[in-house]
Amino acid sequence: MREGPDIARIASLVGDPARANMLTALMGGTALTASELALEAGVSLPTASSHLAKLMDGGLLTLASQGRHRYYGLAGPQVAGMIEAIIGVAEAVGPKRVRPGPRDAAMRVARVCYDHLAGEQAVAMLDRFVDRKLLLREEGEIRLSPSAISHFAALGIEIDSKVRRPVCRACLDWSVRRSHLAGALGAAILDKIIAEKWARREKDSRAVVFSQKGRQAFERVFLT
Amino acid sequence: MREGPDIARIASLVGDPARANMLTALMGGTALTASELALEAGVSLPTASSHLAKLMDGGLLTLASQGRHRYYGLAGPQVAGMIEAIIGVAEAVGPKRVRPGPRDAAMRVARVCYDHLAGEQAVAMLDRFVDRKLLLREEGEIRLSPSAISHFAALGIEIDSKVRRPVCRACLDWSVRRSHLAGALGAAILDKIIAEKWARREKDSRAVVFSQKGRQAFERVFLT
DNA sequence: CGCATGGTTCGATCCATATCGAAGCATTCC
DNA sequence: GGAATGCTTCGATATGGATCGAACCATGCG
Repeated sequence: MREGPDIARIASLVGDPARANMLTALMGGTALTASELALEAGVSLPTASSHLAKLMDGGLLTLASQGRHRYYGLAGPQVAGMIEAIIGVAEAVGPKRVRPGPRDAAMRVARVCYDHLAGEQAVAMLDRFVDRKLLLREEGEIRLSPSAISHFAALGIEIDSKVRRPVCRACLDWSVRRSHLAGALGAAILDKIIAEKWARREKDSRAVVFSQKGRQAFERVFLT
Repeated sequence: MREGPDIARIASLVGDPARANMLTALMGGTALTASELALEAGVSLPTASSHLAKLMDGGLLTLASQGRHRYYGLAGPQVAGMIEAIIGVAEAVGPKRVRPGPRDAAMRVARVCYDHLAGEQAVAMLDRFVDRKLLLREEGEIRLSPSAISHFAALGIEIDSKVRRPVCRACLDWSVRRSHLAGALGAAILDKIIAEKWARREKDSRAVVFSQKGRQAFERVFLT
């Protein structure tokens, strides 16, 4: 018998198929309502409600009430990171898929990871930022260089360095085994990509597909 | 309903208290027998055996038979990483402990993480290696510099760069939120620390406590 | 105010699985 | 070979929890 943090409690919350589906859906980053999550998980509304109550009680979700709608979202980056880690093991351990389908290919190129961009595109972008000395890798974490604030401001991305959440965070990528950019800056960049309509979210998936022009614009702005 | 990797299956394996205790015990890095794990988990031998079969089936453990002993160990660094991530969330979400006890303090200073050293000591060591340009941080990963092989060889640590497992890996630390050194080199260094009797493993814990002399030796060799 | 919609609570059912005792294999030691 | 140790399998039990229908709140709209 050992004491310590109740890891079984947390893991068992993720360990039910219905709840796992809900959490996976929320990895898309947008908060969802109970009915949407019920549909996502393939269970009835009462069942979903009960699961959501458990997840809330376990501290894995946050709730934002807006009128008669109640939006559930992941409680934070740490929870998202844990789920990505579990996904990583499940991928590694699960049946080796012979050939990744088209959606999987799209997922590998670019996908949403909670609130920021992940996949090959995201990895390339982070590398480029470091090459251009906009970001500095330090002690396994990432920091803003002095020139970064004005640079990103010129692109319409205001970085509020006073924000409590770490501005940058190196988040391991489970398809490409390298880091991509999370944190407030990562989230802001994803926002811009969507706002500028450079890319759209694939329906019912975390995949992000760029349009022809969008890709060019993205590369011009972030990859040169 | 969504397809994809069976994350619920993996999480539910960790989600049982008995299995969670076993996995936590195995985070100590040494492979253990079924009876030892039964004791750790506080269940009978048949129950433990059943759990171990499930964990094996799920690909979370490896088994090494030696005579009539059968040693169970974590399947790999990825699994260890997942468990650390879950521990991290459980710590964050669980009851805020008012004051960390003495064992927790020791854990924060130095502990075993699967097969290498973690905690403040380990973080300091990695920083020092980078300062001395023995290791190079690149793309969120860590690589050996040319001078590293001879340097570590002089300390009695042979680095076989042909080994399939990544030589170095930046592994996030959940007490100190920074990287420490995992991988084959990290494992070799921990081996040396124990072999030289600079430190001993705390009984029934992942904590590693240095002796007076051991600490001095460690600092002389690795932190200067 | 009355109705519709989104969501939760309650109660009953039912299935999965954690548990242990006893028995069965396997390996080593004498 | 026989006894002892380490571990797994089998069988029976019991308990936790996932599930849904129906009834019950709450918010917004006309």
